[in-house]
Amino acid sequence: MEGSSSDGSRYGGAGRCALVAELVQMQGMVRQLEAEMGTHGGVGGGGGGAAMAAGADERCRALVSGLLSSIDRSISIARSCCAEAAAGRLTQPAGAAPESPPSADGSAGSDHGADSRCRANAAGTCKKRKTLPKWSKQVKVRSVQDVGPLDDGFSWRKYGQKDILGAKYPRAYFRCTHRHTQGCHASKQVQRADGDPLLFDVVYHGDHTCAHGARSAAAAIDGQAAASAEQKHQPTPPQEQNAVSVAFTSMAVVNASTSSPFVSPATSDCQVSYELGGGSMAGVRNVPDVELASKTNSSMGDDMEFMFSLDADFLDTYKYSSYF
DNA sequence: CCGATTTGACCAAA
DNA sequence: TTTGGTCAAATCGG
Repeated sequence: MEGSSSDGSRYGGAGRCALVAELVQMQGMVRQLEAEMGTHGGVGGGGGGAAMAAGADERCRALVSGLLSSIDRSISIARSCCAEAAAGRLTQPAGAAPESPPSADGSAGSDHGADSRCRANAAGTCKKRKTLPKWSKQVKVRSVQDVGPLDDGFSWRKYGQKDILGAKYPRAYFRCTHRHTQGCHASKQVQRADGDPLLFDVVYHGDHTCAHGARSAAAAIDGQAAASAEQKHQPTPPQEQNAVSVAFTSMAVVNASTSSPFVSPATSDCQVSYELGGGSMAGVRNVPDVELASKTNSSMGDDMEFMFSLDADFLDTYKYSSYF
C-alpha cells in the first residue's frame, strides 16, 4: 500500500547519503561519457557515417547535458534531504505513515459506499490527498497519438478522468493494475500540457511495491526483442516508427536496503547498463530520438524514480483513453 | 466471461 | 462553495 513508506523508514539519513554518493558517481560517469563524445563526436572520425551521425550526435550531447543538469539537481536535492535527516527528523513521514489500513485493498474491500471511504480516515489516514511521496515529470511525445513515452513499463489501470479548471485537457488518473492482487498503491496522473499538446505532465504518487511493476520495468529496459516476443499481438503500432524514449526525472531507488538502481540512459550508439534490484543488464540500443524532459520533484518524499519508456513494442501494453 | 475503460456521482480539502 | 480525487455501475473489448 502506500507502499512507499510502508516499508517503514525506508530511508534513513544514511540511505540518502548513499544516494548522494550514488548520484555523484553517476555524475562522474556521465561526465566521462560527455568527454568521450567530445573526443569522438563532431569530427566524424572514429564513428563512421558522419552525415548521419551528426544529428544523433547532437541529440546525444543534448541528452548528456540534460542529464548532467538533472543529476546536479538531484544531488542537491538529495543533499538537502541528507542534511535534514542528519539534522534530526525528516518532514515527510509525520502522520503520513500510510501504513495504510486501506487494508490489503483500497477499493475492493472498501466498497461499502461512502461510509467506507471515511473508514480510512478513522484508521488514521485519509487515503485521499497526498501523504504519498510524489514526483512529476514531463514527457514529450512525437505526435498527438504517440503515447509511447507514456508507457513507463508499469501496468496501469485508469480509474478516472477529470476536467481540471483552467486546463485545456482533462487529467487522467491511473493506479497500478496490481493494486488489489499485491497491494501496490502506486498511482499516477497524466495530463496534457495546455500549451503543448505533445507534452504530458505525469505525476507519480508512491512507488511500486508489486513484483510485476519491477519486472515489467526491467523488461522494458531489457529490450524490444524479448518484449516483442512475449507481447503477443499488435504487430505494428499505427504510428510511423517509434523511438525508444528514456524519460526520467530523478533516480529511483526502489528499496535502499536491497540495492540502488543505477541507470545510464542510452542514446544513439550508447552503451546502456543498468542495475535494477540487484540484477544488472547491459545492452546497446539505437535510439533515433530521445526526448527527455525532466521537471521538478514536487515533494520527492523519500524515493525518486527512473522511468523508462519504450514506445516500440510496448505501445500495446495498455491503452490510453482517446485523449492520448 | 473477465478485465479494462468510461463517466457521473460522491466526498473531502481548500 | 468550489474543485480535485476516487468510487463504482455501465459499457466495451478480447
